[in-house]
Parts: sequence; C-alpha cells; structure tokens
Amino acid sequence: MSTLATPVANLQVAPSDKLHDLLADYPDLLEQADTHCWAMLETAKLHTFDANTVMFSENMECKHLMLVVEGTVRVFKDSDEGREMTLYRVEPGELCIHNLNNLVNGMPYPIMAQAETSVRGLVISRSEFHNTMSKSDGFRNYVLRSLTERLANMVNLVSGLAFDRLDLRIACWLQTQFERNCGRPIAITHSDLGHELGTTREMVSRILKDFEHKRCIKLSRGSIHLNCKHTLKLVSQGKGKRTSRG
Amino acid sequence: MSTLATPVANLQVAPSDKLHDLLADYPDLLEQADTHCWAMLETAKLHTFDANTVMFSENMECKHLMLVVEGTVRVFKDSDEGREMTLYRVEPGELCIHNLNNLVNGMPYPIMAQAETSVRGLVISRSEFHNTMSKSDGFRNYVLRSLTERLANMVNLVSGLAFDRLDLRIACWLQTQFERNCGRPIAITHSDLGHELGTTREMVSRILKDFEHKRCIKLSRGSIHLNCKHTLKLVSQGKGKRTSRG
DNA sequence: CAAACTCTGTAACTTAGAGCACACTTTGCC
DNA sequence: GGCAAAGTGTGCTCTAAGTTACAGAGTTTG
Repeated sequence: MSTLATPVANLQVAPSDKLHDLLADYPDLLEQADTHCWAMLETAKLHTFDANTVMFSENMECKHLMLVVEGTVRVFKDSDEGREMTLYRVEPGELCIHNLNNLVNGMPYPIMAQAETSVRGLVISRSEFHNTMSKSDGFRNYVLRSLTERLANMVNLVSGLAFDRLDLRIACWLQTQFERNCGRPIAITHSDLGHELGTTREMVSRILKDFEHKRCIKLSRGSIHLNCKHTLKLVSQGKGKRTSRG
Repeated sequence: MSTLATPVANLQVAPSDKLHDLLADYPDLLEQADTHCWAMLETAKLHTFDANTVMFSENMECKHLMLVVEGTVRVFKDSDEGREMTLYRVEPGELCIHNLNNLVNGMPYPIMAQAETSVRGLVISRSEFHNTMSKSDGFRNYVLRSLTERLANMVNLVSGLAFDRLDLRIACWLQTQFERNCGRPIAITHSDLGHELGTTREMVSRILKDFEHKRCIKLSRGSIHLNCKHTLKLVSQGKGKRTSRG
C-alpha cells in the first residue's frame, strides 16, 4: 500500500462483439442493461492499469466514469500521520462511484483510489454517461443503486468508528472476509489490515494474537487462518472482552 | 434529542398555485426544475410533521420520497449505550436521501430521522419519482448531486472519526456553525453537541471549557458565543494542543 | 550462506476519551 | 419563595488505543 506507482494507462479499443464476454460474469449490471446501455458500452474504451497505479488522488480531476471489468480498485483516505483507512473497493461489474462526484458536481475529492491488482475497465465519457442516464432505465437504476449502497456502507463505517471497539471491528472484518473466502485463509499482513481499518500495525498484532489465544484463528506470516468460526462469531458480537495484555 | 414523540402526520393537499411560493427560497432545486419536475411536484402532497416526530427509524419501511419545504430533519445513528451521532441534516429544498435507499434498493436502513423543528414536506410517490427521474434532466441531476454530496460529507465524517482528535472535531464544528450564523451565538447544549459528534457530554464540557480558557469562545447556559474567530481557527487547525486537565 | 528486508511479537509508556460522582448554577414552575 | 429540572464544571479513575523501542522469525536475493 505504501509503494505508489506512477499512473499508466494502455489504451485499446474494445471490440464490440466482446462486450458481453467482458461483462459475462457480472450479473448486477447485465440484469439491468438494455439497448441504450449496451450502446453506451459500445462507445466505451477498454483501458488497462498496472497493479498499484494510483487511479486518482487528492485533488486530481476526473472527467470520465469507469466500469471495472477485471481486478479491484481500493478507495481509501489517508491521514497526515501515515495512517490509512479503506472506504470501499470497486470490483468487476461496479462503477467507480466517486468519479461521479467529480462528474456531477465538478468538485474535487480528497481521497485516493489505487489499483490493487492489474485492472481493466471500460471508460465512459461524461456526455455518454449523462445521455444514457436519461435514456436507459436500467442504467439509471444501476447507478442509483450503486450510490445508495455505497452510502449505506459508509454509514456502517461511521457507526463502527464512532461506537465500536477496535477488537470488535477487526472481528467483524475477519468474519466477512472468511465468509467470502468460504473459510479459507485470508492473505493479509497486519500492517495492511491496519490500513483497512484506520489503525496501526501494533494494535492489529495485539488483537489478532488475543483472538489466537481465544482459538478463533491461527496466525502465520502474511495470512490468517480460521480456526473456529463459532468462537469468532462470539467475539465479534462483543461477548468476551479482550483479555489483559500481560 | 432524547424525548421521541410518536409519529404524527397531518395530511393536506398542496394547492398547485402555491408550489412556487413553497419552494421560492430554495434555489438549488428551482434552478434545475423543468416542466416534468414541476408536474411531479404538482402531484405531491404536502405533509406536516410536529417537532420531534420520528420520521423513520431502525427498520421502518419507507415508500415515499420527501422534499423538505420547511424545518429541518436530523438524520442520525444511535448506539446501544445511548450515544448518538448525527450523520447529516435535511434542510428546505433538500431531499431525504436515505429514503432513496429504501426506494431504490428496497433495503431497510438502520438509522433514525427526526424532525428537529416542525417540518413541512412534499411527499412524492415512488412511481412519480422514477417517472420524473427518467424524464427530467434537471431533477435527475439534482438527485445525483444530492447523493454525491452526501457521499462526500460522509467521507469527511469517516476521516474525522478515524484520524482527528475530538477537540479538533469540535473546533471545526464550531467554525462551520459560526460561519453559518455569521458569528452569532450558537444555541446548543453540551449534551446535544455530544450527540452531534458521537461523544459524551463531559468531554464536550471539558473541551469547550478549554477553548474558553484559550479565549476563542465564551460559554453560557445553552449557548456558545464566538470570542475570537482567529484563535478558533488556530485551534481548529490543530495548533495548540489541548492544555492539561488540572 | 550471508546480508537485507519484511513481518511479527511484545513490553513499557503515554495519551485520549469515557464513565462516575457530585457540586453548583440557572431556569422554570407551583 | 421554594422546589424541581435541566444544564454545567470538574476531579478521579479506568480503559482503549497509540507510540516507542527492540528482538526475533521468516523470506528474498546476491
């Protein structure tokens, strides 16, 4: 997360007959896509970004909207003191929603977005976006949905930060990750997990160790293994306060 | 904030020739309103809510969208331990954006909204909303703007909670309030200010007292007076750590 | 294999914020 | 006036979280 590459964008035109293939696996959009929506996507250009590319940062202006086709983009906020906090991720089939602010309001936006993996995305021009928003019910609903979902997530972030203890937030994070991974180990360093949740490496280490003592998880270098999801659930529900540090 | 009245809604039909009058003072929407938008507003019904009415709460479903015409609605999240945190306010000329989540996604939403004053609002049906979204460029842009602006505010909330000390957050809050009020006193109790920022009455008291010692502000029962906006600015920029508590 | 680097563990300490307790003051009301 | 309620000030204590510092384990690379 700390090594930021310089922006790189290799431009290619997407062969129109491949659009369906590109989006085949992402039903969210497909369900709603109608002819207008497809027409817009036909005009889009397929860009490729290397892993770690900073896709936008602090006050960078952004005149396009991108639909991610492959890879993930991490959107985060960083502090002066070198801490970071992940706001959300943009995954295949999803829109870089924060571009919208720029696009709609013309306001700059003090957050960063960075490709976590190599990323391919369909870049849509501002005018095509507005045009399709007016014509395509499906696309409009899709965009509205994305926005309101992000908003809902953000509210959860806020309430976690305001009211929940760190161990609880970590436990919840682990829970959702293990769920996604079907219980398979999560590959992440303590430092990166700190950056996910806006805290420090040391706190993460301590709390994870505590969870290991409680036999929820098993730690190894660079990854976290699930030991007992039942115990983890208990911990994440706030039962069982953290044990003293000695 | 703690005394919650039971929901009350007095229904009246808005006389169509009064629409302009109702919205006259709120240029944000007016600027963008076109014939379709006005047509929708003509179908809307003017509801009145008493002060303190809970407009929606935890998992209440909400089938309509409301445009606030008079009064303000406070949208907040509350914790199990009796703390609260204001997420934002809906003021005249603005939409209750969180309804949208319900409307668009059909998802319930674990936050509360409460009329701070008596509130009048134009209630728009779901179908009219979608209909107008498709027809009116102005309305669509207005909605998109509102959403992205809220999202931007939410990001600021998150970063404040994650990275900033409480005294800083309070100082910033004071700053923006005084700016709105043109330097006139802010009427709020320490306890309510705690609910604004997701903290406790005691912390607010202590920190405000500290600011008073620094001569930024002057405290009196139920209100905060600006003393020197320059000093406050310095404090809110993080210069001058909080003095020790003795 | 040795050096360099990355990652983890953990002890000691500091600080921010919360919670409790209680005194005091202002306001409003009978 | 006198009582109740709401609001404020503040000391004390406790705990969550951050900070510093360092040791050691694992990994990579020359």
